[in-house]
Amino acid sequence: MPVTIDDVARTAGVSTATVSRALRGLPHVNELTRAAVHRTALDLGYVPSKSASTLASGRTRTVGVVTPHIAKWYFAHAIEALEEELRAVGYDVLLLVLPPGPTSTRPAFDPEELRQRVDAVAVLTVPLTGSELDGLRRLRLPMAFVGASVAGAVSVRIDDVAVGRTATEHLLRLGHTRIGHIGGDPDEAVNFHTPVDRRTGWMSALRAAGLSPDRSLDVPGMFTVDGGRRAVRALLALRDPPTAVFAASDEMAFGAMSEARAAGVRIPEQLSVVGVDDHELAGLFGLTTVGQPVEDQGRAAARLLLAALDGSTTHSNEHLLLPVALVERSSTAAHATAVLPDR
Amino acid sequence: MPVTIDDVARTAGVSTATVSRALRGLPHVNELTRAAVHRTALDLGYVPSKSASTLASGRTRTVGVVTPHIAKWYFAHAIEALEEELRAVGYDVLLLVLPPGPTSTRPAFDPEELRQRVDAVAVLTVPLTGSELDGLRRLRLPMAFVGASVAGAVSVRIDDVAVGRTATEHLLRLGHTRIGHIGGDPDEAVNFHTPVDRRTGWMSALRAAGLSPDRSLDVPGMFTVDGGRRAVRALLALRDPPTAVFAASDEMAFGAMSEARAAGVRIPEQLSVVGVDDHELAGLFGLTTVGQPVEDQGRAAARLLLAALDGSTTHSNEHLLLPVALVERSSTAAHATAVLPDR
DNA sequence: CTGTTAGCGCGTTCAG
DNA sequence: CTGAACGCGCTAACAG
Repeated sequence: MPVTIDDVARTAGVSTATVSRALRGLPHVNELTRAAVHRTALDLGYVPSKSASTLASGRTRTVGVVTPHIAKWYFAHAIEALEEELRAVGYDVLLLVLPPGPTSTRPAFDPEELRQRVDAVAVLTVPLTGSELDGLRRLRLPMAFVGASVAGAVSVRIDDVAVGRTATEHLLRLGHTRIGHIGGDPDEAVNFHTPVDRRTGWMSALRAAGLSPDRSLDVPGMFTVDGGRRAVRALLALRDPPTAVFAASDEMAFGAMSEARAAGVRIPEQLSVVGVDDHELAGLFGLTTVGQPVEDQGRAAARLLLAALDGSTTHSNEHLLLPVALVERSSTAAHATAVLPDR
Repeated sequence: MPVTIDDVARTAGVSTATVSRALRGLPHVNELTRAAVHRTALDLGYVPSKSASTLASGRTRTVGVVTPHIAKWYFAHAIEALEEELRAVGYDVLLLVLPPGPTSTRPAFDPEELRQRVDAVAVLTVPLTGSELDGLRRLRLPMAFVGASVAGAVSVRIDDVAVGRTATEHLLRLGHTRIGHIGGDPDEAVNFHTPVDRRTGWMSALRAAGLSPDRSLDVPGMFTVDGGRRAVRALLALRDPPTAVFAASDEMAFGAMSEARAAGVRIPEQLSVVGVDDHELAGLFGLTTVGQPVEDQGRAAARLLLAALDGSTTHSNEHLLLPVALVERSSTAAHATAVLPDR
């Protein structure tokens, strides 16, 4: 039923090899016959069969994207950017959603599933086990990590330690000394550096300011709105509650702000809150946050993979670090009784 | 390099046909040889080549998902549910993002691209031109529309007229009589019924209450946060501004609430706001909204397609209408000077 | 219950 | 610059 390359060849009066070459823009084809082939292909409504060409060439023109979520802010935006960039050059995206959570509670991901199905893979911030990572490496395909970096593969991410430091220093500058931290799931897999790094940034900023981080001020928020609510509740219930909080994501920060207000705590007067992401709704919440360029990360990853696929890649070892920037809004203010530095 | 079906056949001492049958769970295979084949396949790490089996069988085990966005709330959640349901039974999802906006401003979508690449297609609420729709039909593939319904294909959606009516009646019950509407893009394509229907619901509720809709109270919000802000600004600038607003999406409602507050208008005392969706952040905003089950829509669409693919479908003409429900929160209140009905 | 044999539609040598 | 021919890895009859 569908139009095949033979149909085109026959009606154009050339061989299938010529049609193939002409349509794919390969050299060694007379421009006139190329034009003719193009015309008849168009007339006939010819669409090459992807499976046939994959089978024959070994190339799939598909990039696998391994992600723990589709609908969450970071992932949705990263995927959108990846998809756009890849489709622009004719690549399909094959989504592989790995249920999140401690790797022990989800079915193991078998990278072999990807063999013969993709030419390259992008791995979005996802907690992988060592053997999953090894399996991925064994595929010997171009790989790009987004939001994390792993030895032996290119990556594009932000400096998460700097993120934590930037947020915390902002709070310190405002005179806060009891600064809480709302982070990820402490039971999370080992390879999930993001929350760990942001927490490290928080601690190092405190230490640099001569403060010793109080363990009770460090609470998990699971990177969800609800986790943020619960976290701030725990923080406010402390004997000596914090006057400021650094939440490792905007969504947790939203939950924290909302719950704090519901508890009668005014923001920023009684509690300053800083998030991470610069989520599209951060402005509405008046949330001060450390913004990160998600789309840029997705696009950059796509380009790194495409470069590797083109073979035009010199060193397959790039680790792009994209800039982050504090976006000051109204959720942070000087600590009421603090002596402010002169800026 | 990769392990082929021949390798498995050879080392298991059977023919490729038997391997194929055994691995795919087809009948007419001795359970002992089936077990043996499974074992050696596992030992060898055999993964069937998807393109080869597609080429040979004509089935791709992939369903195309046509969507205008990936990252927006409705689409992200619908896609996530579709993906999960489909992957659970071994189907891949091929994303096709059609740039939104008036169909005149985007490159035409050629459904022929899908030929030979998918076994079925799900179309998420997207403004398609008539010829795009025809092209899709010409594929003669099972099709399911999500969030809209089209003759000749199954669909799963909500009753958008009822959505508009529900929201508006809630406001009317609270005694409001000047009720604004923040809708979609008036230049949107013809086939995009969602905003039209919600608006119709708004108008019909007003009419049923004996009110005649004021054209100046009907403003576009483009289904974006920013559109919602602009819309409410226009509404508040009116000589006789509304005391309540029905926004056709939560994101527009968020923008509207935020902008109204920034303009010194208290919510709900001076302005009641109702949205649509029950977005995960609606609770934080205290937004009263007409909730819709997005994931259920995605899952249902997946199941309808799978049923059609199984051939176990009786009538390919189902139009599922999923229920919506008003979620009352704190963004709506009785109109200050109104006489309330006794409920 | 199992094996044999054709293709599926294309890319890719290798000749010419 | 172009064509002939093979084979990618698998499924689907058809035999047996």
